[in-house]
Amino acid sequence: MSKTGKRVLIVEDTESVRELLTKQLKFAGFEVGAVANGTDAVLVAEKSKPDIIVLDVMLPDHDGFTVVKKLRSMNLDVPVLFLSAKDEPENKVMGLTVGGDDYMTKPFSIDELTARIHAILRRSQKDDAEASMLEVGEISIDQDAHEVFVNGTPIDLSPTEYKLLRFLMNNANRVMSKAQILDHVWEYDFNGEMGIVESYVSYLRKKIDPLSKNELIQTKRGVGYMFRTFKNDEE
Amino acid sequence: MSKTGKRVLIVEDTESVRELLTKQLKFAGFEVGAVANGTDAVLVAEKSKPDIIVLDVMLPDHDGFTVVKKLRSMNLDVPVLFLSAKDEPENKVMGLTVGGDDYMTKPFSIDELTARIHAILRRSQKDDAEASMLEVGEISIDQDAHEVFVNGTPIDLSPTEYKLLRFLMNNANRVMSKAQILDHVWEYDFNGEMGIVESYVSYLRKKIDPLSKNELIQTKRGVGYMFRTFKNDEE
DNA sequence: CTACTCTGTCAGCGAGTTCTCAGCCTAACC
DNA sequence: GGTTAGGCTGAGAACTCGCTGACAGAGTAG
Repeated sequence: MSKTGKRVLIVEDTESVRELLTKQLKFAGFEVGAVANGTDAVLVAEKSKPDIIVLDVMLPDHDGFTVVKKLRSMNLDVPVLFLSAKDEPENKVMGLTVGGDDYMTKPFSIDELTARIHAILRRSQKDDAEASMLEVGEISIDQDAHEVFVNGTPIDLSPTEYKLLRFLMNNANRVMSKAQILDHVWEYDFNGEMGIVESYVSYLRKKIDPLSKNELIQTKRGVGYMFRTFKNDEE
Repeated sequence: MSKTGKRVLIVEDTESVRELLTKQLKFAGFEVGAVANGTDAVLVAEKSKPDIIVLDVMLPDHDGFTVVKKLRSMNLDVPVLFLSAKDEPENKVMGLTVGGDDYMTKPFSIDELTARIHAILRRSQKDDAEASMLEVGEISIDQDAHEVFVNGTPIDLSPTEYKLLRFLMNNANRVMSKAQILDHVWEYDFNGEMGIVESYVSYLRKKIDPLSKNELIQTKRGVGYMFRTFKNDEE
């Protein structure tokens, strides 16, 4: 994940979620501001002119509609990534994602959030050199099309398999513990066993290995998993 | 082990463990502060602004979650290394290793703790002069990938073999007694015989010697073992 | 409603790892 | 050269960890 230095404004009233996002996005290389309500959101956005806003649609004072309308009326056409709880009525959200906007339901995985932000920035800032292709060794991922190729052959992945593979590729040649994988790839309120990581690695390998020359996902016993690149990788 | 002068705050209620960590980390070149509960942790962290916090997730007053939340809400985004007992439910720990954070289960080895702290500092401080490569003589260790090379040829080590070799290399050209090795490389509650060090040195030599020109791990009879570098070492 | 996909749990297997021990080897000191 | 304490190593028992197939439940499409 590249250090873009782009500025993100987080608008989220739940403290724990707000802080989770702040920490993660700072670590991912963004300059991060965070506020807890719609009024502050408009004020801060006006002053700091962020490159993107991550906006909870259910806020104590205004809802997402109101905040966005205010912003637009002030001639700020910053792209917005809306967050909404799964049980909120969908019509709250309908019609919001105009232009470069996007939305996702809570709870989500942190890695997914980062990926979406990058995708939005990629689309809204054409000058920007950031590629939508993630290519590591024998595997390439078209992040716009959500398609995965092993040595040019497309393979079919479930959503979780896709996120896991993307995470490992983004951290290629670095061992990731099961705890780290769980924290980044699974939804932040996931409450299950780490064994699920093993299961999904197994699923992934079953789809990848028949098409690859090397064992791309390596197990480091007692430590974690690693996506490995090899010296003589050409495609 | 380089003397970075970085500041570590230890938060751990068990006195014996707290003192062990304090002593070892001071010796490893850190400036160390130590407190026994979450309330003090927040107070001290605010004042002393440590570079990293080592935090037991099970504390008498608050749990790790609460402490971290308090810290974040005070705009301290210091990285955290969480400690948890092996028998604690795993979901206590889930969602913690965001950003540059990490966690490890008790009991652990001191050397492993130090290595993790260095790894976290390496990643979260981008100005970062510290390399993830540990190279001594004919052997190099890629600490991110957990991979070991003897004159460029990769060798496969078990976790304990890896920790032992890293410890000896970090203390190259200095004799380490079996007692010292046990104290640093094995988990702090290890209760067995020193003979195990001999066994593991034997395992290591069997894997290393066929690929090296010199006898890298030397026995100092009656004293201990030493990882030796030689004048005409190149690479 | 049915069929299908996807997620998450689990149990059993097998391989890798840890640790101990006994017998052998060797360095060092006489 | 003999003695001895310390070190080396192969064998093996006990254990741990990761892999995988089976399956149940949720969700979704037809």
